[in-house]
Amino acid sequence: MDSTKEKNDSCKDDLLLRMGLNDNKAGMEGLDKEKINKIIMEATKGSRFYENELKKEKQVNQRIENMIQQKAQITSQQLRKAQLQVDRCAMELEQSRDLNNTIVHIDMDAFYAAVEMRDNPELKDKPIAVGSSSMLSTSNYRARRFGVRAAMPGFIAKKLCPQLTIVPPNFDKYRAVSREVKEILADYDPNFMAMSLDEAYLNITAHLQERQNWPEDKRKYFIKTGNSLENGKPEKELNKPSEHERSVSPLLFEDSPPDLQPPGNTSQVNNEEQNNPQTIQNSVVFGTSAEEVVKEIRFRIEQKTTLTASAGIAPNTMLAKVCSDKNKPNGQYQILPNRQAVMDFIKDLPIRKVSGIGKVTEKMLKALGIITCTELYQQRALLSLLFSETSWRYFLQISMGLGSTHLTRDGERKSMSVERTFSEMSTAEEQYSLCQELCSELARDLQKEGLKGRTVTIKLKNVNFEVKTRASTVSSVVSTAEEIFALAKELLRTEIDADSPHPLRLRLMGVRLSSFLSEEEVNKKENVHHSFHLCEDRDYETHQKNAEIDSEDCAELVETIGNPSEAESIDALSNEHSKEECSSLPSTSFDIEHCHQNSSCAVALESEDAGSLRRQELPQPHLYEEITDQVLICPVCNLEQKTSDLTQFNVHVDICLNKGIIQELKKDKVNPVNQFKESTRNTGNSGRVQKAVTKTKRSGLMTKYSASKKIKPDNPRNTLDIFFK
DNA sequence: GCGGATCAC
DNA sequence: TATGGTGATCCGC
Repeated sequence: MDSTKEKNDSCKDDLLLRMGLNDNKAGMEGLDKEKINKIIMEATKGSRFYENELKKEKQVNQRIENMIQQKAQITSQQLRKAQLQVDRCAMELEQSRDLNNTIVHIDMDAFYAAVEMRDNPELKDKPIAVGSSSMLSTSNYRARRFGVRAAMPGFIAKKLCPQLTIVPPNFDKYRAVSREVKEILADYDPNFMAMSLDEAYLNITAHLQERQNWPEDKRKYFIKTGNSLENGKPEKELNKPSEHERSVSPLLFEDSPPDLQPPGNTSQVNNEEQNNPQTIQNSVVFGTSAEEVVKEIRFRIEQKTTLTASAGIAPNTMLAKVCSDKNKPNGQYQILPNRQAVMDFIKDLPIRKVSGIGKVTEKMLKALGIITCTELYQQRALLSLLFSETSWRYFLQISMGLGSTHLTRDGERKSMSVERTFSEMSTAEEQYSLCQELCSELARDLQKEGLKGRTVTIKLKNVNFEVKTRASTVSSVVSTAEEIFALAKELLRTEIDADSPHPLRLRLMGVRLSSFLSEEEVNKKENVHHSFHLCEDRDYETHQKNAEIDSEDCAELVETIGNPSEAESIDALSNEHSKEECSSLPSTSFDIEHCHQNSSCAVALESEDAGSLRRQELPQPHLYEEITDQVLICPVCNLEQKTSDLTQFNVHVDICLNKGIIQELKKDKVNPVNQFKESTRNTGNSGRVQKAVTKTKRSGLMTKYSASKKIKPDNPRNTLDIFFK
């Protein structure tokens, strides 16, 4: 999209600014700035959204106030010292200044809107925007005159410009066009870095080198005539030779800067091709300079897609990005690779233009009297005392016109998420259900990339636009919808319970997975974990009928992987089944010897006899209703419990860990409580972990952790897995 | 590791 | 009637 940062500096109202107002060139059509502000204000005032914006603004003001206070306490002594330190740093930066790379930033003009206009001639002469009544992605230049901009809700845009046509986005189409553009870009830098569908950085240093020896032939491109361009200019116009070399794209940008030389224009052809008049008709040759290369790129993009792009050329990415904005749309700008040119360019550059300086940072720095890069440099010592190290170093680099000189290949992704906005949702049932849906979607996306992670985060936004995130990290990896939901559900439950009896009034919910592990790590993890299965499922009805069943019968070492002999052994793990609450059942305890971290042990609390019994006697929900009427019996421990949900009942499991094993776990940075919480997640197909784990008692060398789980009687897989590592 | 914030697109 | 979704990073706990 076009930069949303092209906001004016003389802002009276930050909120209006944030909503995308811009200087409005007084033209025949459109609205002036004042009118735009007024209309937006009328539409937004009093809304929950607006109230929240005010709240956030107050917080920022508070931050600024704190900063000013801090500033007041700085002594000249401190400042002098800081100055020395910062200047030493600046000197080092200066010495590392690298002007040897040629970085190009390419930015498609009003991309989505331009694609829609290209493909639908009816839209060509109208103000349009792509998006929906609730949010616009981009607008064309005609609509911008009315103050209609990206990130503005469509219904407000309509008030600004009633004639506005809002086109729903066609992302598949944009992706296809983007691919065409990227094919061209790859010719100049196979390692170019795409920032989005419509933006990319290229390092053309190597291409330039190579190009110096290229014959004209390799820099020659034939001009496609308008005949093949479905929605181009009228044919007669296109066929005029004088028009040939001009833009072949539809007239998207009537306010295109006049000084701009369209790619492949006559003068350029003359420069390069004076002795070859034949080529003037239908082909164009580009030179060997960076500027020519970028003209060639833009020319090829336009030829191929009928869309225009803007570009910036500079010795680093930070400058290139700013440059591409300079002659937008359909223009380019270069900062020559010498220090003076960079400094001249930087001198009066408003810091807000720099990628990374957003609305809040701008406001904070403005409070210190800093608006331009020069001022940013002048205040470097002060900034080093008021901001974090990373921040002031970043500021210093910007103020010196420095930036990345090489394009780092984007590394592996660090998180994946889904989130959705909806009309108010207040019932827990709906919320859980939506949460589950989001988890499924996320799991599907994760599977596409084969990712597994350890941290699940939920995001909630209430109807007042207040956002909350809650995260839970486990030591194993999760990836399936069920695994993610088990954790997300608990996080959601905690939030619902916290506000109970008031419902959460939500307008957005999201689920994210992070702390990804590489494939090898995942394998290691999955093989390594000690898995203690406590399978209360298959025998619970037996237990219920016969609480006297010998625990030895249902204790079974199911699985042992790895080599126990080379084990650094875990002293013991004792499992008791709710000794206190369920005194009717003898405690179950295991001593696992030689159980190495690299091995996997699974202990099943299971009766083989019960396995054969269970099918015939599966209790039906209605049975419980009859038997208990609001009171259910835990089938394992016989504990009576009240519940309103008669299709489910709780099973309690307590685990006692001795000091040795806890130390082992801590050594591996495993929090037993978290681990237990994770372990008790649902592994059955409809069971529910009812309660988070609580550390209940510390007695002697043992620490007891308890969990309980809701189990549906008809669930064939009601297992409770507890595993460490 | 968590949660709030900021930023880009 | 109505103000997005995804990913990254940083800071202060």
